[in-house]
Amino acid sequence: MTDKLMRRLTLKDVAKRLNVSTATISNAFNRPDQLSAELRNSILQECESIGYFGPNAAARSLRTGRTGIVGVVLSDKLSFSLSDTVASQFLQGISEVLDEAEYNMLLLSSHEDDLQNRMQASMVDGFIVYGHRPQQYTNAPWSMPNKQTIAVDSFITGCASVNVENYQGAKTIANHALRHKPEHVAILGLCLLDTDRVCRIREDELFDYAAAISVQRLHGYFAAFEENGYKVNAENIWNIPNNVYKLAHQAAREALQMSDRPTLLLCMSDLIAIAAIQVAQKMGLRVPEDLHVVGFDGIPDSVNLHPTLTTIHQQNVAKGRIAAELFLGQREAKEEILKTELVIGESCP
Amino acid sequence: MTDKLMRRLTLKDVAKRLNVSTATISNAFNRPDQLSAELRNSILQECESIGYFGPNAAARSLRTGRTGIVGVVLSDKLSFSLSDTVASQFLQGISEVLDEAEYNMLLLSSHEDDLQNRMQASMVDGFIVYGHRPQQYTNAPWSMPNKQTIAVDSFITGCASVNVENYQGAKTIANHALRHKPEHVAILGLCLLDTDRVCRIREDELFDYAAAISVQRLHGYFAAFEENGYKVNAENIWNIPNNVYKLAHQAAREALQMSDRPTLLLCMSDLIAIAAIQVAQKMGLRVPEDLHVVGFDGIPDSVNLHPTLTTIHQQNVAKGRIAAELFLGQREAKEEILKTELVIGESCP
DNA sequence: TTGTAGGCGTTATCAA
DNA sequence: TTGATAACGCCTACAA
Repeated sequence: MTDKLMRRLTLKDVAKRLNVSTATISNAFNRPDQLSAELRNSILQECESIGYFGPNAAARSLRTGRTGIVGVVLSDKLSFSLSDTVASQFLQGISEVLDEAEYNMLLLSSHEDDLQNRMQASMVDGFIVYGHRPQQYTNAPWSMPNKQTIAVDSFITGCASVNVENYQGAKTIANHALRHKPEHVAILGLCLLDTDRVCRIREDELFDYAAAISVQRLHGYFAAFEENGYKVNAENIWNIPNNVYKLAHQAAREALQMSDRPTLLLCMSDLIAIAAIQVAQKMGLRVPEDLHVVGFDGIPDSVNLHPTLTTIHQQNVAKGRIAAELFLGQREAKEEILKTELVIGESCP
Repeated sequence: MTDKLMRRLTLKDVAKRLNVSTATISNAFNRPDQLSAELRNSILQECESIGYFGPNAAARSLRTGRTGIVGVVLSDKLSFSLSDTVASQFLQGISEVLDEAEYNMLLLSSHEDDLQNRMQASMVDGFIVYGHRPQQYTNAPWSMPNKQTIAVDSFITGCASVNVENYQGAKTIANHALRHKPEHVAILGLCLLDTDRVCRIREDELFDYAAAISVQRLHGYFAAFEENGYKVNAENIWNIPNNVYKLAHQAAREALQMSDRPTLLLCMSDLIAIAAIQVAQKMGLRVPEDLHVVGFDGIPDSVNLHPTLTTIHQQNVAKGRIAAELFLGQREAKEEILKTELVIGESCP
């Protein structure tokens, strides 16, 4: 029965107890090849029995200069990020790779006030920054000296990055949707403005602010408009500040209550598209008969819907995996662009 | 322009550079009251300009014995936990409190093989263990020496805990549902067996294995059965190993395809209830006319459904907050039990 | 208010 | 294969 009240055992204590040097104990834990298997096993067994569970993490980290932790910086309040399927899949991808490499994941939110300090002070080997907002880019706390940083759904000068074909994807799906010759088109956009309100955007701020990926998608839509001879005014574009149902519902209601009711809704996320369909159905509109809706993301939840969703599928888990691999140096540092794929569902055949 | 290639500045370097002692620099960062505001500001400013961003985390942690990190141990693969609304809300609650206290959150999954080692080796001041499975309890890696541990949706000997009125909640909602005198009752249960398959359970394993909270809910249902003169066989009880749509759909399909089709489904989570309603509707059944469905959790997603869900609301965010407060010692250590509330929706009026 | 110095628990470089 | 020893960067008595 070990004394629980004693201060934690140190490697030195153990060495003394077992009559070997500290180096030997250390090697037993870290470098199996540096001593006989026999000795090693007996040491590990002894350690366990006397209640020494391995080297102190802080000390080891001070000595080696690495922590085995990567800070994942999410762009929203954690509540939003964590409840967002897309972000969850991304995190899953990261965690798959990190698990393998015995790395752990520290969650940070770029919504925090003193992010820069928090980042500097946090015990991590570096960061994976997930889709930060532009104004945050401007403040540029991202270039931490000596800390590996990977940008995801965004670009940071001097850092490797993973992005998705946002422009091409948006253009593809808009082209597909416009083949139905919709009478009126509206866009339910995500993070197009620096505000936390659901609102339309003004002509003069069309590509102004906006998270990088939203701007790219917007440009994609507009390219398709041009090719198809459409002209969409800013007043037919809504800004939804966060990817949550409540706000998406509001925007969808506003859009569908216009006198020139849209017959096509281009939604910048699947969640928004799902919300829009719900609103439409509640208003007695049939999808796709009365209204076409397309999304973006390809989240698995949408598989069970009726109507099923027409959307641009992106590889979220892969995005996470690649980000983690870049971080760990398992993959050559560069700017990765992931392909997207048009998935045709019932909401816009 | 600072030289990015130089090894990182240390507190000592800075002290030399500014012609003050290391203690002063340290105090400037950690103990504002130990020096004049004037001096402090000038020091901080200088530090920023020469590119010193504060004390090294590992060294500080070695010295002080604390890391400012709490390990959150999730019971499933991260992908499941992260995509689960209930877990996300819980994490949100935690992060709200931790943010305040300048603590960070390290994600661990109890699904990992060498969890015990990972936990020991990880740089955390302690753990919040979220609904671990019983067999894991048995292996009991939870009693880490000198590491504060809080149990959530479960109990760990000697640790403070946060739980929900699972028994009472389940009994309440079952009682409510049974007032409609359903002809046949089935239970779609969560984590009732130690398997990753969707399947029915056998009479002899009814309360056998099972995550603590599932057992409690099951007991609650059965108490209501007894009070209302119902008898429900094990073969009307399904095990769903993870709270995900795909598996829930499968179980719901199996249940609703029985010859004595259930007219009441008691679901151990809202997600399962939603899945069940989707399946029912796809089969042409009307809810609640042909089938009553009740859930458990009270997730916000369910607000937008048709029919709306009858469920037991539990305070997930609060659960996270309390767990974090217990962890931080902001709340007296004990076994907290959160109240639940019956929410009556259209799925079972 | 400021400076000095010892030690937190490891790991890595040697030499034995 | 093993053992001694010097960092790693910081915090905090304690002394000035």
